[in-house]
Amino acid sequence: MSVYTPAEAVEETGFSLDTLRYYEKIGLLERVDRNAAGQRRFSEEDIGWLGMLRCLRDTGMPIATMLRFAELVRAGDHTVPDRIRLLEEHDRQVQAQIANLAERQGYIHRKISYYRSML
Amino acid sequence: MSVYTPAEAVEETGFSLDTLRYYEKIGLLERVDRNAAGQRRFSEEDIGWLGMLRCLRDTGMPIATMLRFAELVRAGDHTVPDRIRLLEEHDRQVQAQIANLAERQGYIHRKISYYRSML
DNA sequence: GGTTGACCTGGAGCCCGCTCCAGGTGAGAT
DNA sequence: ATCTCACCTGGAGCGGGCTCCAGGTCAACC
Repeated sequence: MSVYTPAEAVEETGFSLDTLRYYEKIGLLERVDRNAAGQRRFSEEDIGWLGMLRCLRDTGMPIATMLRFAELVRAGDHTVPDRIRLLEEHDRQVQAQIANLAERQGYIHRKISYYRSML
Repeated sequence: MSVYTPAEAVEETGFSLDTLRYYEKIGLLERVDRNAAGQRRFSEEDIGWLGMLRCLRDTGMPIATMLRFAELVRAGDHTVPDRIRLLEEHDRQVQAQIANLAERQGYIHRKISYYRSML
């Protein structure tokens, strides 16, 4: 399989069709190919790129930053160092999120224990 | 110190003054005391409760859920089991968030490695 | 006794990230 | 032939969570 209908792309990526169109509109996704009737046909590459977007999105990267990343990717191989920097910075933020969640979770656990002690 | 001016409450809780007013307006925070001039004076208890809200908020609990929790707290001690259930459910969600972030982070790491291999 | 400056209220506005809608096209099933 | 259905486009609308604004009141320092 090397080409995906809109419905298949939805299935594959977990994004809604509206979101896929939106991402294309704002330039997160490069102009997707169309068939004769003007309907989108997503390539394997599109699907792969959407997987990357999904990962960045789900780790809390704002769309504006994803857009910068998309532009770096489009600009060619000489931007690889910049992409590494961007991802490393994001990685630090993800790390911070995890640490923060774990700390807050401690608070929640203590609260639960306290409530249990009231019973 | 047993009473806080708005500025001190902002300092202490990390919420903006507008947010504190908003939380009071929607009932997340019970009607805060006022001085003769009508200015808020936050009690130690208010500050403690705001700490709890901060924790729930920062772990991604929607305001609607925090509101349910606030109502349970106000309803009295007989709701302690419900509060425990609510916090345990939230705890599971926090756990899931952490697991999810950790997994996505693996993807990001692999991507960074791949980019490094291109240099 | 005038000027800051911190605060008040009600209500409008904003940003993000979608999501929905109207009106239309073309392909395939009955 | 007609119906259904997946899709198209441009643009409006939405929900969450604040954030800002106008117009006003005190209090406190110079």
